[in-house]
Amino acid sequence: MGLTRLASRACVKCSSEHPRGTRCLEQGPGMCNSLARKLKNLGVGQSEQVNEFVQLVKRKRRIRHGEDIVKIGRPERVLTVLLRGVACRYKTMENGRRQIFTVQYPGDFCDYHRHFLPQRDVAVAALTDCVIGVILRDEVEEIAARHPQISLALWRNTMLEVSIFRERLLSVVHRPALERIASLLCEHIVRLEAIGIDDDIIPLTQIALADATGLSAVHVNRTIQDLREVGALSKRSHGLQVVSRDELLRIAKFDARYLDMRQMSSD
Amino acid sequence: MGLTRLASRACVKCSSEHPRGTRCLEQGPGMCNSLARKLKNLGVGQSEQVNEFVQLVKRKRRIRHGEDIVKIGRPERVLTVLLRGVACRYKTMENGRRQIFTVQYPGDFCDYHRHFLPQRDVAVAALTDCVIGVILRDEVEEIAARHPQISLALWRNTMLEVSIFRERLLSVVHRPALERIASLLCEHIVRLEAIGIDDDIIPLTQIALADATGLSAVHVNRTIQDLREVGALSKRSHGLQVVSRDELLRIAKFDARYLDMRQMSSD
DNA sequence: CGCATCATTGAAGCCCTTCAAGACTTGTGG
DNA sequence: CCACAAGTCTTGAAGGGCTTCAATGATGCG
Repeated sequence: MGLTRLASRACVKCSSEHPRGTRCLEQGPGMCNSLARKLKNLGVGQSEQVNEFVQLVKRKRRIRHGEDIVKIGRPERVLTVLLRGVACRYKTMENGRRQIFTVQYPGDFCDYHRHFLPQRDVAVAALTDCVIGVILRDEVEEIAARHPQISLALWRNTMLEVSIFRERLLSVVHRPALERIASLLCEHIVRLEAIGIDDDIIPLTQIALADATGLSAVHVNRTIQDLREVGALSKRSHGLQVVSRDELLRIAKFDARYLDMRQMSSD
Repeated sequence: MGLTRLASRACVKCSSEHPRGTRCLEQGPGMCNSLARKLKNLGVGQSEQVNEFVQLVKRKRRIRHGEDIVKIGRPERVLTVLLRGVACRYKTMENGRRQIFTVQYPGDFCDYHRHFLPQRDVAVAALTDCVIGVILRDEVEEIAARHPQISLALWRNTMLEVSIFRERLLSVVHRPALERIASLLCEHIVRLEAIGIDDDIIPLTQIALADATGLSAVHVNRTIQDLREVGALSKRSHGLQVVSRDELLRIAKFDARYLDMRQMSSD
């Protein structure tokens, strides 16, 4: 998954920091695979349109674990795409607590939520070392105007987000901690699979899990231990390793339909 | 506000039920004012486009308080607009509890959430007697394809929804009951004002408020009494009457920016 | 005037939070 | 390579906000 942190240092060629032994960002072809897959999932059928969109990614940047990809404040006129790593959209409350709204994986748009709305209090942070691609917003608008399918795909993406939010709201209000955490883990298993990552490690810390589920870190810890006890997660500390996917699905009463884009506009 | 329930009976002319003394639906011109205003708020600048959209509303229907406007199950190929009354998008859980996702006022789209996504478990109910307008989905798609501004407006509408959901999530997770209920009341005051309803009555029952905030009806009741105690709401039972709007805003620490569409795409 | 819905009140209890302290892991610098 | 620092995980105990249950009062509509 490439989620482990590696020593980084400034590269002579591309003048940006990246892990030793990896190529410069500029030279990395295929880095936008995840973006292409995302667009296809959103219903952009023609490869030419997908490619045209991918070509818009001209600038790439590495972000170190823990740093902000998108800061609060005045929005820039760019659209940021996560190409590698894990990030989260979050807001820090007055009392210092953090709410994670969504966790983002390669292919996800980081800051399109600010495309029209004045939500300047929401930031995006890198949960692991990340690589992002930057697209000028004007170019997005231009290509969307030319290709209705791309415009539609962006709308679909927003709808999917509504869907995920709705599920999160249900979870927070109606489900007790065990079911709630199991639900979130299930969502992540499915989403990781959807982008071709078939690992049994969920790349989240217990603290991130707490901020995402609205539980305290202490209670998340105790609940994780319950999930280990029943054999859903591995007993090893530090890290979330799924042992029994079925057990998790059962506990969460998980129904993945709210994530399913294939059924879109097929009624 | 016309939210009070009136005696209704089948009308000879239009063969649909509607309150005594009101005109037949077919004859009501101006009934789509709220829809027109909504479209303008969403950024459709040209009146011709607004009118063209409004013309698509050919069929109208009255829904009695308590009945479903949109039922769960197979979606129909229509887009429903609320023209009069108050409705809510909701889901009934396995345990019988109800979660209200959004409350809808005149001008709001009822079921566009099913436009692409397979969310067949979410229904829309009339919280008061309502009048809805029905538009064929094909015609929506057709007009959206012709006018990018309308397509954009629909996308904006979805974004606004994300914004409201995000705020609701924050509320449910981080705010105690008093602040949470005050927040919701503030949101509704602002939204009602935005569509020209400048009343001090919030058209929700305590039970609806409970389902929308994720609190028990009992606790909502006790909290409402606290709000009456501090002079934010009137002391009369049955009904929510705002006495001190400022006090409510203060308690809720309310910041209406998340509802503000005027700032959209103005950065 | 009676029924249905909504509002109110009291009591018991639980899920989760907060506080606080210690154990473990990871990465960094000497 | 080791030691220290920082972050994460773990554990215990005390307490509080909210839920549930259950019963009664109020309101409005037919």
